[in-house]
Amino acid sequence: MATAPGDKPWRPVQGARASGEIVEQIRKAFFGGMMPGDRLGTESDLAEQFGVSRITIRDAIRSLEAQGIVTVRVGAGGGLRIAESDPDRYADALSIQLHLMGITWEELTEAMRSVEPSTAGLAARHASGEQVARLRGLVDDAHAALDDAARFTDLALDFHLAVAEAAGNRAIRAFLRSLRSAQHMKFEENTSREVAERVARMHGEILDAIADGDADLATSRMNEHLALVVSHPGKSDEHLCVPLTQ
Amino acid sequence: MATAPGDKPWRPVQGARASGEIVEQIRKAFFGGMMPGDRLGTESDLAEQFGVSRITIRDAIRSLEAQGIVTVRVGAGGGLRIAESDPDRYADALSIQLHLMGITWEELTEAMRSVEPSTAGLAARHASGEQVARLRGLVDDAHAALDDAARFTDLALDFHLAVAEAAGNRAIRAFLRSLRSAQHMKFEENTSREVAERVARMHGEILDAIADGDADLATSRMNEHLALVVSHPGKSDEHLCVPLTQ
DNA sequence: AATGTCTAATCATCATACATTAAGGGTGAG
DNA sequence: CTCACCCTTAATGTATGATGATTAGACATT
Repeated sequence: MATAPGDKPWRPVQGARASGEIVEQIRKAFFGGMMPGDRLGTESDLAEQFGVSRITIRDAIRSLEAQGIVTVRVGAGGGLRIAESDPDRYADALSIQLHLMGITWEELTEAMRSVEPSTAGLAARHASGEQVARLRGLVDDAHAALDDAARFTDLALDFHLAVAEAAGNRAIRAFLRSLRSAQHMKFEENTSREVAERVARMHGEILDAIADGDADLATSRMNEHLALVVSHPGKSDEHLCVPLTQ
Repeated sequence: MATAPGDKPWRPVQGARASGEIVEQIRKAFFGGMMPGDRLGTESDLAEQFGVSRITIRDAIRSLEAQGIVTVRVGAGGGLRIAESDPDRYADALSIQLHLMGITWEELTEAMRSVEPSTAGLAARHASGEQVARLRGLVDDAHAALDDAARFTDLALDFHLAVAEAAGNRAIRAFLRSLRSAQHMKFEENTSREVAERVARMHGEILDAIADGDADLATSRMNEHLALVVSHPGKSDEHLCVPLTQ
């Protein structure tokens, strides 16, 4: 990679931890082609192979586990395995960073307006009948929850996420999923019955376009919808993130 | 969140590890409002407060550290602190998940086509003079590297990332940054001198639109650019991800 | 065929000890 | 007075050994 602006000429030799070295080696092996389910041996095996104590290996394992690379199972036949993929873990990593950096309302809504319209277009092309049915269910439920702000907000955000799911693109879905924790609290506090009715109606129209397979219409309707939704500005310098419910 | 279809009535009782419990408690405190730099005490402090041994605390710490929530410093006055934000760590989390799920060429290019055009539009509105200068530098360098496929690819991808940076939205930037590792290998192998010339020219035109502050033009030019770029299909069922260079 | 039981493998946790690192203060030379 | 150096001290990093808890699989029982 070419040097980006602001990159330091060298990064501090911070690690020098044996466990960090082990993490790096296993990460390399992982990206070198290991796949979910592959076994990596037991704590003792690895301790012996790397020539360190079990404590050090455990440190490395906890780190790899938190990164979502390996899973650990106890008992006979247990040990380390390459993990199955878990999109929510990635979404979680983003909420942590969003909290640390203190994402603003403006950044959040810009991101939504950048991604979601074209996502609706993809959904119109790719959505399965089952996914359309799920969308319809969410819209119907939302109509029935117009007076319950918290529940309505949940359902409305679920609708947006379901659109991302219907788009059939896991990278996009993961990104939108990761914005969810930041969205929730801000949108709930702006939800009145009037707003809820309009949101529910627009969601229905977006759904119709998706069900018809009309990508352009779905895109433009989602675009209009977001233009209205984000016109209720939140406080821009406040931290918005809460932990994802697990 | 409302119950998604396919959710099991109850999820398997996993872990029940003491260290996991500690991780959860500290995560809650973190999202409850702790900010970078806040001290959390020492290993021994925490071991006493949670009523567990140092080993258990260390397991929890390694996990929190890998999640990017805390940093650890040794020596007098050391201990746990809430970490500074590090967007690259998040990008890294995504590349792990992309590798595990085996993202396809189609998903990758769809994601780019969904996000980057509007990102170029944001850049046209928000880019500082310094950021425009950086973009121009990258375009010039790319013109000088038309025959060096690897270097040209680096510079071209840096251009796209610099556009995201100029857009001034850290959420979008983090997302595009995280796609980078998947992009690199696929684009390099399709780069001929002919393709490189066209890419460099289009980058220059996108830059001009950004420099002029013409958001619509920047958006449409980026859109056209990507339409061409992704017309070189890679193998769709192959794993594309490699670890980010650190 | 389904259920209960034993056993070995393996991680989770604890206790203790020593090594290594870094911050801060004290000391002496210039 | 200032600077370089060393020493103390606080804290993590690593090692060793032991015990308890959990699991898979083989085997026995209903």
